[in-house]
Amino acid sequence: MSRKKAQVELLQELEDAMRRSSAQGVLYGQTVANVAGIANSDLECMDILYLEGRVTAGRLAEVTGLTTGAITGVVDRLEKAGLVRRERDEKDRRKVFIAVVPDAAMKIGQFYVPMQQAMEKVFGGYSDEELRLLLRFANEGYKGVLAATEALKGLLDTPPEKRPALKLKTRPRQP
Amino acid sequence: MSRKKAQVELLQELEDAMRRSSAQGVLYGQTVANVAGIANSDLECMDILYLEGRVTAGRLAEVTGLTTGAITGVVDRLEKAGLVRRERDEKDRRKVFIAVVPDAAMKIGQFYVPMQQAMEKVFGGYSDEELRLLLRFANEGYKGVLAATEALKGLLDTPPEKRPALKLKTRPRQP
DNA sequence: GATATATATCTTAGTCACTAAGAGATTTAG
DNA sequence: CTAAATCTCTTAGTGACTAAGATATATATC
Repeated sequence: MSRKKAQVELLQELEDAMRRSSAQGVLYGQTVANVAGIANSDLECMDILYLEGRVTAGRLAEVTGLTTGAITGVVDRLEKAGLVRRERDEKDRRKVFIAVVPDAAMKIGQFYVPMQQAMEKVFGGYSDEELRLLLRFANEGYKGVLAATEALKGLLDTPPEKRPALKLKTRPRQP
Repeated sequence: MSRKKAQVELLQELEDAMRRSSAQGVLYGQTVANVAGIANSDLECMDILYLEGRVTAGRLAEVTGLTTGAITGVVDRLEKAGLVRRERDEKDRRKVFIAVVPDAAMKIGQFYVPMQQAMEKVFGGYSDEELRLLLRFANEGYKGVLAATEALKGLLDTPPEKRPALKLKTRPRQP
C-alpha cells in the first residue's frame, strides 16, 4: 500500500465529484439542444465542428460513433436549419466537408453564455498559477478519457467470454 | 479591463480544454452504454442512482429531463435487465422507488474501470495539495453548471422575443 | 487504359426510445 | 366526503437510429 487512507478517500471524493459535474454537464448540453430546438446529436456535431473546424461527414461519424447514414440525417437537419453547409472537396469529390455557417456559431453560442458566466465566476476564485494547473489537468484528463474510450471500444471487438477480466475497484455505494 | 491579455487567453484555453474533455466524457458514456448493451438514458439513470441512491421514478424524470412516460420505459428495461428493482413506498403508495440491484453496480461499474485507471494515472502526477485544489474546483464547477442549467431552463419558459438578450463573449473560431 | 477493389456518402426499410395526452391509483385539502 | 392534487403508467404517434446496400469517385493491378 503506497497510498495513505486519507489520500484514497480524497481520490474517491475526486472521482465522485468529477462524475457528478460531468453528469451535470451532459444535462446542460441536453438543455441547450432543447432550447435551441435541435436534436442532441445535432448539437454534439456542432460542438465538434466548433472544436475541429471544417470536417468531413465521415469524420463526424467516426468521432460521434454514429453510422454514416445517421450523419447524413444530422447534416440534413443542420443544413435545413441554416447552421452548416455541405462543401464538396474539389480534390476528392467523394468527400463532403461540413462547415459551420458564419452566423450559426453565435446562434448556438448564446446558449452557452450562462455556462460561460458561471465558469467565469468560478475561475475568478483562482490565481493564474492555479488556473494553469487546472488547464494542465484538463488537457491531461482529455487525453486520459480519450485513451480510456479507445480501451473500452477495444472490448467491443472482443467476445465477452474472451475479455480480460477487469478488476473492479469501486465499492458499492450506500444510498 | 481588469484582466491582462495573457489571462484572457488562459481562460479561453481553459474553456476549450474543458469543453473538449467534457465532450470526450460524453463519448465515453455512449461507449459504455454500447458495450453494456443498454440505452444511453438507461445508463444515465444508473449513474444517477449510483450518485443519489434510491430515488423515485418522478425524481429520475426531473433530473434527466425526460417525461415520466419515458422513465417508465427506462425502468422497465433496466428491471428486465436485472439492474434495478421497483419498490413501492409504503408510506405513500403512489410513489415508486427505483433501487439498484446489489450486483448490478458491479456489472456496470466494470465498464468504468478503463476510465478509473486512466484517471488514477493522471492523478498520480499531482500532489495531495494539488488534488485538493482539483476537488475544490470540481465541486464549485458542479454548482456552477447546475446554476447555469437552471438559468438556461428559465429561458425555455420565456417566449423567445421576451428573452433578455444574452451578451455574447465568444468569438467565432477560425478553423 | 481497362478492370477490379477500395473509399465516402447517401438511400431505404425497419426498429426503438421519446413525447403528449390522458387514465388509474392514491393522497391531501376544504 | 368530495374535489383537487400528485404520482406513475398507458397509448398512439413521431423521429432519430441501425443495417444493408446503392451510388459515385478514387486508387491499384495488370
